[in-house]
Amino acid sequence: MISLNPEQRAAVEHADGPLLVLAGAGSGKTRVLTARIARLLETGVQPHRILAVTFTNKAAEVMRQRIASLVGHEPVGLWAGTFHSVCARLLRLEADRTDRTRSFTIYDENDSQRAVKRAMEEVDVDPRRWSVAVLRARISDAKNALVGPEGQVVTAFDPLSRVTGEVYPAYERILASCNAYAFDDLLVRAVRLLEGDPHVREKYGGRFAYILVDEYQDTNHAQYRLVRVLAKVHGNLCVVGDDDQSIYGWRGADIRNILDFERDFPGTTVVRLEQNYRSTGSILEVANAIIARNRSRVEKRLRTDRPDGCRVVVSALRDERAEAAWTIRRIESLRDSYTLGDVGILYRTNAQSRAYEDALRGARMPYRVVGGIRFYERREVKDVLAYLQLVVNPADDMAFLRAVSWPRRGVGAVSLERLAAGRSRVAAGMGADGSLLAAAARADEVEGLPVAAAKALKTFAAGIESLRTLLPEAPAVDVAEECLRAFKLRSALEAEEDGEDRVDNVDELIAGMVSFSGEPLEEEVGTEGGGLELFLQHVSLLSDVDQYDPEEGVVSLMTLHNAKGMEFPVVFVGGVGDGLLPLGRSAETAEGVEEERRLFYVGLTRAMDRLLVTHVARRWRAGSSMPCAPSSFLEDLPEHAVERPMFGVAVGPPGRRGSSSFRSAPRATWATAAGWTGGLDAAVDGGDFGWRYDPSMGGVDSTPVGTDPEPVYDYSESQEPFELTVGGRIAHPRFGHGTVVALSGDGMGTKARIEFDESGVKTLLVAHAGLRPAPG
DNA sequence: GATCGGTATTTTTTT
DNA sequence: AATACCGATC
Repeated sequence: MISLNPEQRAAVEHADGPLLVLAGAGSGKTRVLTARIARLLETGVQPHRILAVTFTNKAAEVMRQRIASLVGHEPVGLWAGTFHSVCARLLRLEADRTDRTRSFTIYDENDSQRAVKRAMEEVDVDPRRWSVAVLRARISDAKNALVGPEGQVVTAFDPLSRVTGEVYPAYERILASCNAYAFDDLLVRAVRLLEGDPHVREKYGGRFAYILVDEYQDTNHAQYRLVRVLAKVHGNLCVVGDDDQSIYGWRGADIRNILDFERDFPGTTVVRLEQNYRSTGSILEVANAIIARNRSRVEKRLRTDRPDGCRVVVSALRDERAEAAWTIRRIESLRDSYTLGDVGILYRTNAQSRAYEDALRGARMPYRVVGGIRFYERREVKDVLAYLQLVVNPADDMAFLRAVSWPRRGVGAVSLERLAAGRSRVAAGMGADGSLLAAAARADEVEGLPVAAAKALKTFAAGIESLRTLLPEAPAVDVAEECLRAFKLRSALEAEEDGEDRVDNVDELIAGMVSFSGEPLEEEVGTEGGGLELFLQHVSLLSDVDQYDPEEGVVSLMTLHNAKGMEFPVVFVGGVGDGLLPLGRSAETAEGVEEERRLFYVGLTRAMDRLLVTHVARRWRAGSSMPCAPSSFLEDLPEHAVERPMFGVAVGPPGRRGSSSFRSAPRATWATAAGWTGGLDAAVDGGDFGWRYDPSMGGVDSTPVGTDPEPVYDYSESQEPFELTVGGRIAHPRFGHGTVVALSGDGMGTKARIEFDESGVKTLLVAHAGLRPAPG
């Protein structure tokens, strides 16, 4: 059994009735959740009577594993996943009671936006006057608040709302006709199903005797309603969260969900976990000081038994390149005590990763960026997925348009326009559905279509149709491989720029398919389509964090948002400057600033031993360099827990008041520093803003990083516990055994050319290929 | 119908 | 700086 402190034990052993666990950062809440589920199982609760909602799929997976090791067997039948994946499963299982089939497609933001655009065309809303992105976001907000299309028009006072009210219903029609759900729809439709259909409500409400929700402070209204309706029957709802870590207000998360929990669920037992097991005293002191400045919060103070440890380092650098270079030198100096996998670099916006990446690459230090462009959003991956989606869900027009347009087959925008215009007629004549694919199959009946285009469309449709015949029998991988073959997709990719990389990515997609086993859930055994539809729905809901492997042994880079729930012995928080943290737009309202402060707090509390915060004097944004004052958040640092290293010495222009130094700046200096920005601006106009770095003081100069050949890290060693050498024998999850014939590139870009015993020669990205030493 | 090149627009964070 | 979208040309 896990060892627990009294509060944790109380949460774990709490019997029935609502339970609110207010769990501060690093207070062992995952431990509590896991232990609680394990205990429920040990007391004889059947796994399928439990629903655990986590914030990421990864967290669900980890939880499942830990439970398995605690109770000694797989918790078969336990539902564990994100709100979105749980809802998707519900909608799949109960598809008969919805207007979609179980093979529905899940549209990502991109697909949704394209659907919104089509909706706008339908109802004649000028896309030049109204931003598609804004309208999509508006509708998304409405959905997360459970406001349907009809709810918009009624409250339409301002023009934007009125336009939204026009577009929303058309958008809904398009989604329905494509047999697709947007992300938000998964929540909306699941709630509607549970609240509106007594049969479904009783089935699942009755089934889930115990419901546990992690990160409850980040639930939105739809999620709250989902939890409420499900927990109604048994009332055994356990939520875990921390109002200080609520960072998703911008996507509808309502902090009141957690603040009002006791009122919403009478008879709630409250457990507070304020003992932090993660961070040193200094780190916690700094984090506490920062978050204490928020006005709207439940008063609490995390404590730790750990010694104070090193002071928190706060450093001012010239620009983001210097910041990145400084960060790398710090990592190097910490290498005696820590491995690269111990290091996390956190920042506010994805764009900030770039400077770090350049520097890391230059230093040959292996790293991994979590977030940014997701793997499944890469163009070539999406293209291949579009084919598969179309095979599984022939009504999916977005997939059709994407697949039919790549590779080029002589069907352009005009022909597709004609096809769309002619489809209802074709459909009416045939009794077929109104999908573009169905129309394409009868393209010769569409008026005004060039003969060549019609022929190409028919061939395409026939190709998809023949893949469909494989569905009931063939495993997902076989369908995919046959698809690649039938449409010659691999060679189409090879012909493109970066073709090799793209092929590698597609190979990785296939490999992922092989290792995907679906969830061991009895309801879904015997699923048609060889699991392809499950796989597609699964990857639609995967985030980059889900792919993150903490064992990889490389430096991790991610946004503060993505860092939620993680911890690192060494944490760098970069770009802590005005306009970035708090971020410009968010800083316009008091609530916005408070959320940004919570975000900063989340970042600070990820650190176990060492915390280093940096900010820069100038930052590139939208193509030009802008002065950047230290973040106002830095004014609240308790100086005795902080160390300001002696470099990044600012030397203002002669005669200016801004000749202050950051060197061991006492608190008062920060006021000066803020005022000094004015001096900086003035100096910039003069063409020289007067920063000087003295390398002898350990300072960072602006020499391009990477010209220095030392030090070199062996990427293969740090990533995997074996060495990749030319001539070595390896095993690949999909291609089987093979011999390495060449290695090229470095860092994340390391590629291995491998001659496989059965599948021939392939070039793979080592970082993604999942290679292992061949047994024996 | 496809390709090229220009211009406009964009940067918040993500399931 | 980078991308997306649009229009003109082949």
